[in-house]
Amino acid sequence: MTPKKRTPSVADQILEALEERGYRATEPRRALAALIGSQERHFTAETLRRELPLKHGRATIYRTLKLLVEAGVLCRVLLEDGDLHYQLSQSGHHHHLLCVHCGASQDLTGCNIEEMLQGASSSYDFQISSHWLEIYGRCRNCQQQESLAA
Amino acid sequence: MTPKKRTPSVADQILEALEERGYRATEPRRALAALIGSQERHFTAETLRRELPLKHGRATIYRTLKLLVEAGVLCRVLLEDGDLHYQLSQSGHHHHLLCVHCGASQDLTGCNIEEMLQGASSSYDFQISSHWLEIYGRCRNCQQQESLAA
DNA sequence: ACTATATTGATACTTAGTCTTGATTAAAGC
DNA sequence: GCTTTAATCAAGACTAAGTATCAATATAGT
Repeated sequence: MTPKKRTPSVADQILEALEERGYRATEPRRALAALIGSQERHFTAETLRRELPLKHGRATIYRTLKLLVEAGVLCRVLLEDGDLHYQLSQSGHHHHLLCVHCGASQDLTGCNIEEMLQGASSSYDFQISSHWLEIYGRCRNCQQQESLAA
Repeated sequence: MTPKKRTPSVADQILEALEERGYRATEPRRALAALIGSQERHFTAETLRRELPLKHGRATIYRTLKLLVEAGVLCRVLLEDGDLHYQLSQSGHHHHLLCVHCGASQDLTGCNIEEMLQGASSSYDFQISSHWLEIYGRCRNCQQQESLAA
């Protein structure tokens, strides 16, 4: 039933990314990779810890998450209330359209924000090196549900 | 020596903003307002607490900061390392050009980011309600100093 | 299977912030 | 100026998120 070799699971991809960088594939990391692969939405470190079947040390989870962010596998997502979440990161630099109602996250790629910012800030002689942008609002589904309920 | 009535001090403006909203001008709030007025850069709640001449309760400081953010007197600043700071907020909606070297913060106003975002996200049927943007880089002074040092 | 070393987990600690409660205090009227 | 009383405060217990230390263990490569 499970495909033989194609489309490696997300968990496998995560472990591969770590091994490429010289990190070992340990049991806690395998467990975490599997759990991350099963997440539907962005999640917190503590959520993972609670959902982990075997109890691993808190530090292990935070350490692994940090590695995965550095490896580009995960990206951080700042919620409107200031909560820091994580989610899988496919592309390189991108931003998130975060639905404040259902929590869904949609990547926003290919926007020319960097150029625009550079133009706007050049008058201050400011040399941009990076930026952080989160966008909050309503996704299509939640808009529809609300117009129906009204 | 001190001017009679013009240019009310920042501290006074802060207290006024609170009173306009029906809050009392208490001793802890006066102390906090004075301290905020004397800050050169963005600051954290804990910094204020340490610098406060008389020791006030921690909760008082957090409560007051929250009030001031709601009143629009202060705005939150997210540093590149994830640290949350506060600083005086003159205008309404704006963004910060944060120097990662010296910590200076320059407001970036009048950028048409909202429009641009709306255009970019409309293809996802996403209805934007708010956004959070911080911009990191080097201010003019730090650029100059570095080119001299090189 | 052996061994050097990366990694872990337990625990203590830190930082940031909230909650509760009884005690104070500022503002407004007398 | 004094009194009232609702707003506010201080203290300390508590929570949550994350880090540091370090002895014990698991892993990868031989």
